[in-house]
Amino acid sequence: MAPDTESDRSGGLNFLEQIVERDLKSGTVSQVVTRFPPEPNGYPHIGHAKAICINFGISHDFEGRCHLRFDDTNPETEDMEYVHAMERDVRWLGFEWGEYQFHASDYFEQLYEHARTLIRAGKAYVDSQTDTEIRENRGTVTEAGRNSPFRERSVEENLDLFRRMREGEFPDGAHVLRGKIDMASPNMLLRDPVFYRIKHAEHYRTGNDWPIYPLYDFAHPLSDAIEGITHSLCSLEFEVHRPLYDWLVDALYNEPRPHQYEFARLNLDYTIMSKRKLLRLVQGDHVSGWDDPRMPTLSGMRRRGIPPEAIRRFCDLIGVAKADNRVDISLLEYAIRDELNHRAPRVMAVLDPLKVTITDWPEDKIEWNDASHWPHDVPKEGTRPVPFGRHLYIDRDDFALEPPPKFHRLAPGREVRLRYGYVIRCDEVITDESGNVVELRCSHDPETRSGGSSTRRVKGTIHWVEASHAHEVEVRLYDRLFKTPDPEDVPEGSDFLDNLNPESLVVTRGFLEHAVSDFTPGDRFQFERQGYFVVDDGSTAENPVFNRTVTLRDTWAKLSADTPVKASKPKPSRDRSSQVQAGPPRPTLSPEQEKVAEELTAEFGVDPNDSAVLASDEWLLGLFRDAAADVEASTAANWVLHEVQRVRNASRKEVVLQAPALVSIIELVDSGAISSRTGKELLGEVALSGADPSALVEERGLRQIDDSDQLAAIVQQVVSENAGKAEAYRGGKTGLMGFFMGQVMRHTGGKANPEMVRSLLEDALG
RNA sequence: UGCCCUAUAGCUCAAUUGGCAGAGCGCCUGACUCUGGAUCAGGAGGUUCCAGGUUCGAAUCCUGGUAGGGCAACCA
Repeated sequence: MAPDTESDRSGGLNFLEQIVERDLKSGTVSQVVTRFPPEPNGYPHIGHAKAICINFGISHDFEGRCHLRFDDTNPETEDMEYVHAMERDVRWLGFEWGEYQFHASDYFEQLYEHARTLIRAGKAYVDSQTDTEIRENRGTVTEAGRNSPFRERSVEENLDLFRRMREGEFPDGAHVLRGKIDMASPNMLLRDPVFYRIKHAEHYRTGNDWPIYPLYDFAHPLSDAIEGITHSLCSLEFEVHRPLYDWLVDALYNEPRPHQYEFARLNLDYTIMSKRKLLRLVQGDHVSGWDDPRMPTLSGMRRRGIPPEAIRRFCDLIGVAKADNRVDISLLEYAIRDELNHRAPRVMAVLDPLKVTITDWPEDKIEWNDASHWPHDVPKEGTRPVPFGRHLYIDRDDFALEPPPKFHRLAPGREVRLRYGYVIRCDEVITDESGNVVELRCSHDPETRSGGSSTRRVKGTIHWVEASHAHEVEVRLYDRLFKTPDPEDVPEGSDFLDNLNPESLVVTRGFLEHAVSDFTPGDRFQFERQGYFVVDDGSTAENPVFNRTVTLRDTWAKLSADTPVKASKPKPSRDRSSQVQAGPPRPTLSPEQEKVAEELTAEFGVDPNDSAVLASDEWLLGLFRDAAADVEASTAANWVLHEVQRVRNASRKEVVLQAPALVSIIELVDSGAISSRTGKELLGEVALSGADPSALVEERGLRQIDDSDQLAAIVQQVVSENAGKAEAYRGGKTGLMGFFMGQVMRHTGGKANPEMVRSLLEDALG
């Protein structure tokens, strides 16, 4: 990706980039290696584009590399056609993987060996239950599963069976290889997941070499490990797979090994992403193919005329987060227009022609005017000659027999400017028997020739083409494929196909100005006032075809009454009233714990809610009791409940904190020897290392600074370094106090006495 | 009803890891007057899901709750 797109990001790094940067800085990895792992069973779409941009983008930004790996472990759905589509579309998006193209099927032999290693370690076994038995014994989300009767087979028997599975001795479904993990795990995926199944099927790459195929949960983590992937970035639905990912890789590899991180997949308004549903659109002839310009596939978007740069920009704009989201389609359209604005030369075309005769212009006279291909804001040169003559076409929309208010285009007796031509007046309207307008007869003002010195101004300017020089062209006006923002959200019994927009394609024949004479597929133009158009792949010189990529931003449409109001977006209701609740914030306790809680309150005077939390956790309770023997009970409770809990939640490591160390920190803080901030930092460290706090304080010089002269000097320095902000503070922006506090704290490494700093700052800032 | 994840402007996301709540899109207003839709400038818009707590200071930490999403394929 072009490095300068980084500057488009409003903030700093997204959470994935932060993780990568952290690992690079800490030296955990020396070079970032990501991967984009599609299954070749469908055409890549805009949702893939997000994953592609993230994986290739991060590897590019951090000077690593990104592998293109086909996760082809299911022979029944995969095909070379899809591999080629993927390769072509990733390149089209602008990314290059060089020599790092792989297939999971390349690793079948290694994966097989890995499986044998697991068997030998007693971590996998051959299960001979039927698939229904396996399913039934897995249990439910609330009930534990049951161990397979084959779970305790000997290593030798497992090895033998597995070898014979590989030799093709058994029919499909006779056996599977499963990991031996935990049938009672609350995470269903850890209930002895299936690693290999027997499938006598021809694989598009390995042919009939293998009668057994690994499953995603086995093949994916190990493929990552084999390739030395450092950061395995995938979408949120794989979050629950991560423990299994870690279990497998830990069982077979040492650090540094790959780690999986998940981000939210893309949902786009008026679009579906499901590969199965896209396939139904194609097979049901609802669209012309995978590359139908209405499809969200990259091939469809390419044919629609959307430049890859716009898609990358869009992916940049939507960001990377962990919350499910649905992106407004107008953001994509914005990215497209923003890109096409400086790339598509302007020309004029009339899509719904209405004849105009300039009655005071000689029949044979053609006058040529220079017209710029670019508007003022695009710093490009280039003009083309535009002919003006007696016979013209304008768009039917630009004329109204009875103009509504604010209609500044042509109407009987009214004037309008023909862009790069003259101001004309509509003198006469010719209608047919049924009252349809078939021709306008107009006169022109010769003083108003384009580029001339006339200062006459009329309200409207419209596009037009001269009839005798115009090219007749076919124009396909594409609109969103679905009528509803979330087409997949359908009531029971109906189908996403019911939401198809019947007007998603309107084909017209129109006239294009003379200067465009070369119709090379992929060439893009802006038809002035109408939108961006691209020459279709199937276009020929005899029958030129244009696809509308996107309309121009349309504020007029909103003014016109008959435009349907955009469906309001369904949003999970955030009814605050339902969230108001009166109950105290306390955990539910067993009767014994309730008793303990009551005693705590009675004995130590601890807040009842706090007592409840202490009573619910034995370790916390013990720590509190021991600490409360030496320091004031309420203080001890606060430290245990807030700070110790924080450290415990944040750390995956065992907390080794003992009461004496905690007491020591509390006393240091209470006596004023260290700031409370330092105390908290110290606790975080001591809780994991078991070191002596007071020794650390002396060793590192962490004693609180409460020398007012010293602090005053620092305060003065900070204030003078930030004179502008000090001014703003005095001007009433008191929120800046936090900024100044933070600055002083930074200068002192968090050692300053905050109350003292605050009062000094208040003095200094007046 | 178990486990996991998420919640900041209408939408998508930031917030230097506890220190000024911001950006883009959308919306409104204005400018330009040969693109009425482009472009440019300005503006409005906040209970940071709720309640309580810790802290000099909380979007950020603690406790509880609410809402949304994911997970029970020999798919990926």
